[in-house]
Amino acid sequence: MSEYNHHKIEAKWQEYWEKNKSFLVAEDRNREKFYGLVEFPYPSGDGLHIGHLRSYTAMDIICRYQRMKGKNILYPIGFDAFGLPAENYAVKKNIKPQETTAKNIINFTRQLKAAGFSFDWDRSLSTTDASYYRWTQWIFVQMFKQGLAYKAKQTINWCTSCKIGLANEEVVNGVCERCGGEVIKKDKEQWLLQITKYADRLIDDLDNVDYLDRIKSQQINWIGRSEGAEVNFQVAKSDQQIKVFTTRPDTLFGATYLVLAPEHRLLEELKNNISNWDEILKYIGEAQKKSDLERTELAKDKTGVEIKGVKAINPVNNQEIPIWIADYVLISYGTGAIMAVPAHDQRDFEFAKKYNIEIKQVVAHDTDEEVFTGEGKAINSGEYDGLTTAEFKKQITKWLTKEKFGRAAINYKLRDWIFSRQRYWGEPIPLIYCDQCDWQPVPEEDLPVVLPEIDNFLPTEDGQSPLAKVEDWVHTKCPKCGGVGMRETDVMPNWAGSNWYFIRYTDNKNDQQMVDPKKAEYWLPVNWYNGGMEHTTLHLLYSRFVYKFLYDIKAIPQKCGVEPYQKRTAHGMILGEGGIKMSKSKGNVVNPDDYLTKYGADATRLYEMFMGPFDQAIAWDEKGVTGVAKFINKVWALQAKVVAGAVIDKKITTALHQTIKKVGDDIVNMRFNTAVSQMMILVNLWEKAEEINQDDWQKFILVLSPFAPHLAEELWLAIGHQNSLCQVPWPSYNPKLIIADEFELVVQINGKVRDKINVAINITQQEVEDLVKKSDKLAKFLTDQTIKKIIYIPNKLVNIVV
RNA sequence: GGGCGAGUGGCGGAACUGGUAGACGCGUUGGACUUAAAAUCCAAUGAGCUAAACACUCGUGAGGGUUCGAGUCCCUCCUCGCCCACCA
Repeated sequence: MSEYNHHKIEAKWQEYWEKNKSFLVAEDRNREKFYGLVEFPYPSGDGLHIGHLRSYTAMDIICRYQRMKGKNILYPIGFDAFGLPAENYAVKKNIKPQETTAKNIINFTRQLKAAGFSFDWDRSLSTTDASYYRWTQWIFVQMFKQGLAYKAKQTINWCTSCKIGLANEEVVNGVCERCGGEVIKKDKEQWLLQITKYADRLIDDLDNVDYLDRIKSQQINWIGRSEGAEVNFQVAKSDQQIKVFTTRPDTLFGATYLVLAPEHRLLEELKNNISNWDEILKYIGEAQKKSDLERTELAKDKTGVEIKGVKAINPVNNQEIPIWIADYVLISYGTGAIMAVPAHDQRDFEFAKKYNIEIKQVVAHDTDEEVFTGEGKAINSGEYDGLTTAEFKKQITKWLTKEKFGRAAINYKLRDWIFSRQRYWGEPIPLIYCDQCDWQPVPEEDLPVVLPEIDNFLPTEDGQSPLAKVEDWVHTKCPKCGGVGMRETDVMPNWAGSNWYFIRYTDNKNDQQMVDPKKAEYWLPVNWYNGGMEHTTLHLLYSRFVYKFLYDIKAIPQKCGVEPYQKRTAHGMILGEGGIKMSKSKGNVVNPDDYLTKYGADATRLYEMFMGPFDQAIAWDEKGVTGVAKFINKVWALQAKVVAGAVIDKKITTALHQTIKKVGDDIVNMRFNTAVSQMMILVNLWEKAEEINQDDWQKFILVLSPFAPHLAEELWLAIGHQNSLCQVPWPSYNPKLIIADEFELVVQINGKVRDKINVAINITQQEVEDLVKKSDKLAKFLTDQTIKKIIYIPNKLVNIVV
């Protein structure tokens, strides 16, 4: 037997699968479908990341397994190619993003094929193809028509380096998630999508899907639903009111001042009544200049200014209380104003202490602490004294509503989604502005609005999209009145294309509609979606929202259900050698090509599965790859021992059937590392055997095939099969054969292991006791002792208490 | 500060609903083959005590508890990782 040559054999089977379209799939109503999905890559110039390979291998194994279990498998791949990195790269190298993207997709495709994934390549797509983004634009138009897309002047996060507005989700620690640039607050007209309208459903529907708990809780926390009340405080000697949101309306009697965010609109209206307007103006200016980073850095020392000449009236006791302005109150949450209860809120307490504002206890508590944020019986609250927090909340909310001083209210941390970017490399927003008719959607038959190819795609200093300079593109007709129309020049964010790509895979060539409902009905929802934790509050949440919208307008058949993904799992990150994050600057980036070439796809796949628990972060270790490469060579060499009708050793039969069961179970539970080790155990046993029975061998090849498909195909061919094993059924195991007929009985005395005896299975307790009494080893522990108790665990151990 | 998770040999990690801790792999050591090396094969490999083996003792972040029996369950504490964070 010649040595295993992965170069030759892997290339051969990759060619075979491609030529025979082994993984081409179509709807088949007679077969149960299985839709396995992985996050499609962003085709960067660096090529595929080793982490992509891990996630894709895992889902490839699951899909290959399900295929062998008889299911009709959809396992697609595509490219998420719009976005800033391509554009930044294009700017740097002065090459059109169209060109770099096309080049990168070719490179990614080559790499993905070299890894031996069972993708149906006929369903591939790129978000940058006009035939695809036509429907991304179509979805936007539907949202616009339903009133979910709206333009508004917003205080937004502005990246000073990328020169674009960012969603909250894209600001990390006060800096831009993409480039690390400084983020400041800026007023800007932006298109927004009303994701907040779906906030409750995005929380509630999580009950009906199978997501990892940490994914669910992260989404719930991100949406950040909190229930409470809105309270209106009358401004004394004015017809103005200040609305605040609070989760503790029961502490209303302890509200000793109000605080407005510096950006609060009411300030301007009260201007004439404010005696220290200059001071206020100065504070507003300072707050505006601060970046998010500075604001949070200064979190410990709160600042503020009292608004002189204006007071608010606390509706529960008609007391006049001071109004302050402070940047610890955020304009973007709730109403942008709070009632401060320093006795029962940490932040209000710090502020009140610093500025000597009255602190009034209204919740009884035993602790010595000056601030008590827990629940308890009400005090100093007039007729409400003695009520529990929960009961007080109920009654006061009722009273507020009756007296028109407020109402029950729910607030979310989630904000509407800023959906425009002042850049070039994205889907043009398909809207036209007309002086007469305001904003009008581009008629559906005119979609797509093709992104014009231009030479100067640099972002502009004034924050306008580079498209604004393409005059013959901007100037158009109003679709409603036929008059002068101007195209929207902002483009969509990079999330737009990934919102719905999994829908398009089910019908990627349709030029009549987004998707054929019949096809969608067969394939959707996705059975299993694996991806990264970093997308939990971005892509995963966004795409659930967009899917729900499409469901509501019946673009998705009702039969598909309200959730796009039945199951969501997440892989752990692969770290560089030594356990630090891979990065170019540290020079510890692992290039998949090196491993695919040196060790082969099967070895790389096996290693990535064997290296550790799939859901945990783990450091790359080249030495580990040599271990699985040895395993492959061992398996290859074992062929020489295969004999048809060879005598089967009972121990090996047991191990084989255990392997069939364990590998199958482990695949479904994503416990790939133990699946690989179980196969190694079987192979180690065979190494010691004289001969291997061919039927057994055949079963093993099938079990191995999802992990190391090239090797398995070649072995399959070698024992005389003509066709690929991709569609061959997964072998079944015999539950009776899994149990060995002998076992090692562990004898414990007072819980300590004192002896191990080989005995036949299903031995009775009486027989065990007799055996124990006869044992010489145990004699010294048992003589002169009275046996108090004997605990026997069948087929495992016996514990004698003396 | 809040949420989630994790601490097991030299290393990555196994251990089902409490039942032999350290599977499998890496590394290391010794041996075989070789002129030599690589590759391959064989053996050993938690610590202590032993010349060695048997035996024994100790061992899953620390301390307590429940149990015949705890890596696993309960309480207290420590450390680390990730996500969020002035969210009213």
